[in-house]
Amino acid sequence: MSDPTPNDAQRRLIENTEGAYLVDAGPGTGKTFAIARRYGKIVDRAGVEPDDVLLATFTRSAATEMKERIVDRSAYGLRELADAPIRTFHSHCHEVLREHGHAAPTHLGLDERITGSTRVIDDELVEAERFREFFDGFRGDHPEHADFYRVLSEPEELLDLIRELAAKGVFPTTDGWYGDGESHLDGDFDAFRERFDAANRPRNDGRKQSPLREDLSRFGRNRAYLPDAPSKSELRGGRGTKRLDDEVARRVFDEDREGLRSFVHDAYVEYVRFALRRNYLTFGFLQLFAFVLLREDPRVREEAQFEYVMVDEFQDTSEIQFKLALLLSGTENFCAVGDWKQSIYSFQYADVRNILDFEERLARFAADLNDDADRVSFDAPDPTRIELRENYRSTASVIDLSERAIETPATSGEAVDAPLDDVVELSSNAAVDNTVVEGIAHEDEHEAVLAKIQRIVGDDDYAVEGEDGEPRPPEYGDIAVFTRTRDYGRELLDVADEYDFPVAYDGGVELFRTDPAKLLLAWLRILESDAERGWAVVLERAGYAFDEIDHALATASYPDDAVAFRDALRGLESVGAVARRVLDRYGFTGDTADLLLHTVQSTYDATTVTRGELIRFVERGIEAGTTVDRSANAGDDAVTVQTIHAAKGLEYPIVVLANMNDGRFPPRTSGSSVVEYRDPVGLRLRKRYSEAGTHPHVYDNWRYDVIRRCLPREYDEERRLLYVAVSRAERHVVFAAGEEPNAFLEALPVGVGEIDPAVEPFDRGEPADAELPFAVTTPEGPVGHTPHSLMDETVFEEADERPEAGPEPDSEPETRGMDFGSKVHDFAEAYALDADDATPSSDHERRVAEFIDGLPGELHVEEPVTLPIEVDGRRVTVSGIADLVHETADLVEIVDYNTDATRRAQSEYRKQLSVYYHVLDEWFPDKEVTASLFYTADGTREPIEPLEVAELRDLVRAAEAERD
DNA sequence: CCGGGTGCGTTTTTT
DNA sequence: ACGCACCCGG
Repeated sequence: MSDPTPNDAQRRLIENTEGAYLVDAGPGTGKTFAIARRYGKIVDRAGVEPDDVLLATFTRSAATEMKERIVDRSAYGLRELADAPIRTFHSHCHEVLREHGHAAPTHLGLDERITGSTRVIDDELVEAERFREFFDGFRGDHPEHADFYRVLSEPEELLDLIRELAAKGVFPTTDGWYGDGESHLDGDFDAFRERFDAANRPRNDGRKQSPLREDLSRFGRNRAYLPDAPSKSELRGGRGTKRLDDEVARRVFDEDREGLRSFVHDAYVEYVRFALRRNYLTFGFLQLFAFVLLREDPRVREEAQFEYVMVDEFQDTSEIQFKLALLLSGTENFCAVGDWKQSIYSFQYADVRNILDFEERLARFAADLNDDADRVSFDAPDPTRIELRENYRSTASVIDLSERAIETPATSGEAVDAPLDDVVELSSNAAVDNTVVEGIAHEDEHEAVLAKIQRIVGDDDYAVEGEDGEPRPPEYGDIAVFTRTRDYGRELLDVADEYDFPVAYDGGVELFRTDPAKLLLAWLRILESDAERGWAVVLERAGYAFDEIDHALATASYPDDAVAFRDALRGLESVGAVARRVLDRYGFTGDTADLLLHTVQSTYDATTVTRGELIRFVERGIEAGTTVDRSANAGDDAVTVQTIHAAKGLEYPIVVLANMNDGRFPPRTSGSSVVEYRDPVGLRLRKRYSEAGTHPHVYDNWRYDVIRRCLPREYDEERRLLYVAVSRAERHVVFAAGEEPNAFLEALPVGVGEIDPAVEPFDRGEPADAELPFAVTTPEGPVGHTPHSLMDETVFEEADERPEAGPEPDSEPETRGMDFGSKVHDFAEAYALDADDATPSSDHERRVAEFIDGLPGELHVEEPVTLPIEVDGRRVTVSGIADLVHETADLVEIVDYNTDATRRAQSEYRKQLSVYYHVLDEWFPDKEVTASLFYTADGTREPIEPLEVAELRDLVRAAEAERD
């Protein structure tokens, strides 16, 4: 926590609001505090409003946090800042397009328009689906690019390239490329030659061959090059040669890429058109169109420009975002705050050079933007550097460790050089430095980590700072385990579960590789074609032996109950209902099943998607290992497990950096895609290509085999990852490895000790809950609503303020209102789930208990429900939790509890119940579905006549009008 | 010391 | 497929 009095450097940042600044803000230096103060200072000035200041962040949560901090530091309240431009680049671009974007596509020569109903696809799965659909059509319409279809194994490789080009500011127009995009695609030979020469210098005073020649020792192995390719010895020279001939650089760089460029251009521009016609934009296209619009339209630019622009986490900006920030600056009051050492998002197109070469890029980008018009006011920018050097988070020992980490070789023999001169040394503010830094290694790594944590907890040697500033022994909640990979985190979680160890996992889960997803896929395949692949899974799950399964498949004779179930599924109209039934059959009622249903329903309109589409969706999900987010329960005294990426921006008293194993910090393999855009060599086909007609086979690209060996090999981001991990720690750092510690751990001043991996199992008093140790964050649909957003909440607020009419003999002094209502709901849930465990504590609760006891049939409690509705050609979803559903042989009733004695809320509850009614009606086509309200004040239950879908549609429209 | 051959292990996630 | 460590022969 920062001291409320800023230090000198912070004060310089806060008080100097005019002009351009680059702020080097290392971990724990009170960056957010200083930015909030600076913002407050600017807007508290007469004549300056929040609308005059753009504060760009990278995540929505960072924007929210920033607003909260600003409220503490300025005359403005949260309400006044609600619509202030403190937001992510993406949401700001969305805003600009919403206001001025209608005709933005015309600047690329496109006739399509961005309309008020153009949606932003924020789900990668959905975008990939759409792209596939686009590409199928494109392929059919453009036979002239057939060679390249053969090259791509997945359409997504092309989508990746398009995303990258958009992030770098390379856009297509209908008849070419926007601005100087084409020169970027060609590449820069002089810059390439520099790299070629650097890689081609012999070593050891000419006694040893150049690294480039050495790298090419496997040139041509297992490859078939086109006939124009040189032989290995032709390329490298004979034995004893120390370097490649200089001419190779030219020969390799000059390659006919006309066909490739025209393929990428056509696909790119047609995809943009496809998206506009389908009325959607991707994250990348938001920035693309905002940039083009701001660059081309002086009127819009003038209206959209700010007096002050601040960008947080500048090390995470992409090239296009840097340029957007400049275009949005109406003055030179531009402030970039970041830390190059924490740039770990290159895969998300973050370009660390934005901050490392800030001055050069600022001047160059500004000049580019002003090349043919006066667009931005950075004439001769001379930004001032401010360095925040005081660290309020960590002890001196931890800071020292992190600074060593940023200069530690990632592999043995790696020479670490620039830009390490730029490490701004931090000083610690911690009073006591009792830091322990140690390493542990054991082949049972997961157990060793847990055992170590168990020993740390309560041990005074690892004391942390208590609320009162005094040292206290550590608790589980003080400790975070960081891993490089999700997989490792999941493994650790599994082992922890065996011991009932208190851990919480934050991150993504490979949803489609879970049992519920696999069984759903199996039944869909059975429905579609009685597929053996489906039956085999179902029979195996049912416990049949392999030879029995073989026999069943061979004779197509299946168990009666399974056949009956299949026939019942066939009677269902929507795949949403099928999914529901399949999950019910296997008792998959937990978080994973819910997550699966939500994912299916928010990706597709579950009432209209075909089985075939859903089958392909799940298959691809399995193949790609698609992940869906899951978040940890807050509040428990539990160890946090997360990836280093997820931990960025957080801090913990004690950090365990696990998985420091040999080979676990591997170098990034250069690009995963076949078609690459790389600095400085432009657009290239990375490997295979074929020649039209004359050469039907697929060949390797020999030129690129040479080129890629001249491109820089980046370990830098690995090192930065290590830096980020260590610098999260306030007090203590423990490294953990399996048998073989990696180069980082060996090179750091850390003693690695043996450890006994015996973990003491936890006795939690009661049997482990069947529920998973994390909560599910419900993904919203393309446009998400809740039943509550359709309701008029003021009715309830009035009810809350009204005192209860009659005396309640046995309840506590009446504190009615939301708390009371949700308490009754909570009780009802607990009681319906496990009647033994919940005791009613008021008359309302007693009546609920009695009611639940008297219900016939099967109870479904807190059921997640999603209703897709088409509104004005858009698909929106209304998702909520139904309190209680009870199901008998021929009846299904949905019940909501109403604690409001006066019944004034009835019409509002009717809206909510109607949403649930329509979903259940779909789920249970063979049963009569009804909806009722249970009045907890008198124990009566009244049936509710559900609203028609058309009426719900009107409510959605009204809610959206309200929201805007 | 140098160069060539072989064997091993092999992602991260936000808008 | 690919970068790297390691081994071996000159």
